[in-house]
Amino acid sequence: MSLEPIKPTDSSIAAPEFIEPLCAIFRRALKADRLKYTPERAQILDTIIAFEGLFEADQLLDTLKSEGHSVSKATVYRTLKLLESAGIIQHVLFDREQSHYQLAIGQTGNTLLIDVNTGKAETITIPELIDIRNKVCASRGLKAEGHKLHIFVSKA
Amino acid sequence: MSLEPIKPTDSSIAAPEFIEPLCAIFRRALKADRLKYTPERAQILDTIIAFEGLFEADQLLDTLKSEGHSVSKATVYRTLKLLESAGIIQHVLFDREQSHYQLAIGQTGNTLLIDVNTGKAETITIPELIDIRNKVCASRGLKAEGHKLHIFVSKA
DNA sequence: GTCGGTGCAAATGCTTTGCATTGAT
DNA sequence: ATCAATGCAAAGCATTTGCACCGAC
Repeated sequence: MSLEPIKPTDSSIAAPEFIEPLCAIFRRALKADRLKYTPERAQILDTIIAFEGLFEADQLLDTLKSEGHSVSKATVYRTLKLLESAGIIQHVLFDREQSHYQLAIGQTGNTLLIDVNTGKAETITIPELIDIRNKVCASRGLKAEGHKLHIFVSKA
Repeated sequence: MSLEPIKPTDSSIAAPEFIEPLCAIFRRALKADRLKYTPERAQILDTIIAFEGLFEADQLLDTLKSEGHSVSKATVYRTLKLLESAGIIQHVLFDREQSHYQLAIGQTGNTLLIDVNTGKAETITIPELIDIRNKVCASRGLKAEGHKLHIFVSKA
């Protein structure tokens, strides 16, 4: 089980930052902390990328196992933390049961559209929101430090 | 330790629904399920009412104990569930650590202002939000089923 | 040979549950 | 008598951690 090399981005095409391969971002973040891009971490990230929308830790573990990768629960959780602090995934808390995660890269907004039937989520930006939020806070003598909007949706 | 009677609302004053004593609402909800308004449940509700903003289960338990009430952890959790299904308190999930709760009665909005320093929260309504939410969803062929907005604030 | 990474099993911490006992109607 | 409530301790469950071993530089 060898370490997969970084696929170099084709620099003759002006590649926007947000389509930089996630593994490259991860490698950079790891290197900055003198940590290693191991096969387990690569597999975990690959599996996450293949998910659409939300996923849970044990779902991730199951998928890894069913693909024949042997990764331990401990490593999954440890890697999720690394990915989170690298800004590659984010926690999404919308029920009390369990932590959910999703890719965070390339998603500028902090509004989540969560499909109540499928559990899939999409991150969007609602520009007006910042304004509204700031006005609401200002009128109460408060300063907005951040916000999170979750909209629960179904197919119309 | 005897059962505290309902304090009757002064019916000569037109009391708006939302200031109906919470214990009366609780009693009604319990009675509807043939459950009992016990001293423990009364104490738990009273203690919750005395809190401002968010609280955690073990905080509630500590407060009860320090006031000399002997209530078990199990009863606290069981009562929190009852209060939640009676619509008197609501779960507020804003970090992964623990469940937070707060009074839900009289709070029509589903926007939470959470003070990042004190952890206290206030529920407010932002009327425009529903409109914005619906427009965003409609433009994607989705139907909004509900939403939750958390704004993290500090004193300006 | 020093560090970090991994897997396993044990530990943690919040929450729930089984059970025997108690109290209300 | 019946039916629900309580306290306690044990169980559950997601997540974390301690430790021994392994591999890269």
